[in-house]
Amino acid sequence: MRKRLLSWFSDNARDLPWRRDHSPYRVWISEIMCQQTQVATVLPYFERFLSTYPTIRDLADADESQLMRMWEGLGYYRRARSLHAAAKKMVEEHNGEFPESFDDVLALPGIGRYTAGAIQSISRNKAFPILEGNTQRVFSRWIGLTVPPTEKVAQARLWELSDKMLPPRKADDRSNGPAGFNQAAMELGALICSPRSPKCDECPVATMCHANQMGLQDEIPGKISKVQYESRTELAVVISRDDRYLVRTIPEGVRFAGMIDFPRAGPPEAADVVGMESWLADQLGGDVRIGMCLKTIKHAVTRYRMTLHVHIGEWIADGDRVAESGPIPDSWQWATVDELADMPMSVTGRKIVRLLDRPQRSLFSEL
DNA sequence: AAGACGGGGTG
DNA sequence: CACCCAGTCTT
Repeated sequence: MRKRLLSWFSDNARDLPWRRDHSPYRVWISEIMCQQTQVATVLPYFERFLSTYPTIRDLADADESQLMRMWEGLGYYRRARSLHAAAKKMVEEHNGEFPESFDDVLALPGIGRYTAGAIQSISRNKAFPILEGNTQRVFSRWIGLTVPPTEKVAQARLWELSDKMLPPRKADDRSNGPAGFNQAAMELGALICSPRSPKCDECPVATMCHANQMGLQDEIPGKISKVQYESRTELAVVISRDDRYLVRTIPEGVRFAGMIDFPRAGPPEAADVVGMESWLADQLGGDVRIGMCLKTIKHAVTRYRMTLHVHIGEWIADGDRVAESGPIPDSWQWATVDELADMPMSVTGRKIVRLLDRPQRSLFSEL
């Protein structure tokens, strides 16, 4: 099984940037970006990231806002913040070097058992097992494991198998060692042993595959409980003053932490325009009047199906129009479209910016 | 053990 | 729309 797989991999491996140069730093970045994200999506982000932050120290010194801006669109934004924290930790505790031991790697924020094993094996050809979406599916089919791979017993079996299958480290032979094997197993899952309609006729190990022999390719891996989608309606407000727009920095500890957003809320804080007016007044002080709806944006993300109504708004502080009003709370600021372009925002936030960018200024004429 | 994570690709 | 993606962290 191992030999055929490795042979197949040497002929069919994709030419990925972290395979050409597999330093721990590069492999680390690639692994974090690839978490819950397809490889093709990662590629442009990876190149840009590496040229902006070529070393651990560059990343540790990175401006958090710029870092988040670079991550924009990849989702699961905590990954970017964990990267930053981990780089700082390496500067503090490991002299700016990537730590050597598995336990020290595992102790870095954002790195779990899979990622630690992937870095140690792929970068350093050390014998540590991995288990992620691809290998979970490949190994489950290979041994005919019908219980859903998320269950505890299945996890134990699969990790054990992943470890048992691992070839011993052979010095200077990455392609036949743990580095080659782990990547080959994942590559097989990505290119051949796909979730739906696996290409068993092209599979190098089909003759040894339990699922293939029993015709269970479509039943394995076992189904995991399906996600409950949630419809959600939110309201965002565009408040302008001259050529600037009112935005805020999202505080620590909540979703979109460290990113910039227009005033936005949904139930329970603000279920409708009236609720939104009072929520905003609370946040800003003074009165906020919400006007016409500029556009309704539909956005599906993770388990949410969001409808976002983007309204024009006007903020009146101390009875004066906002144009003449004084200070705003700390986390808020007025920003031009050009400034917004460099700030990290959610995908929906960016869509709002694009509304402002177009020749629709006339829509604001009532202000 | 279960849910959150607020992005995107694929059939 | 449903499901999946080189998972991790929190509760």
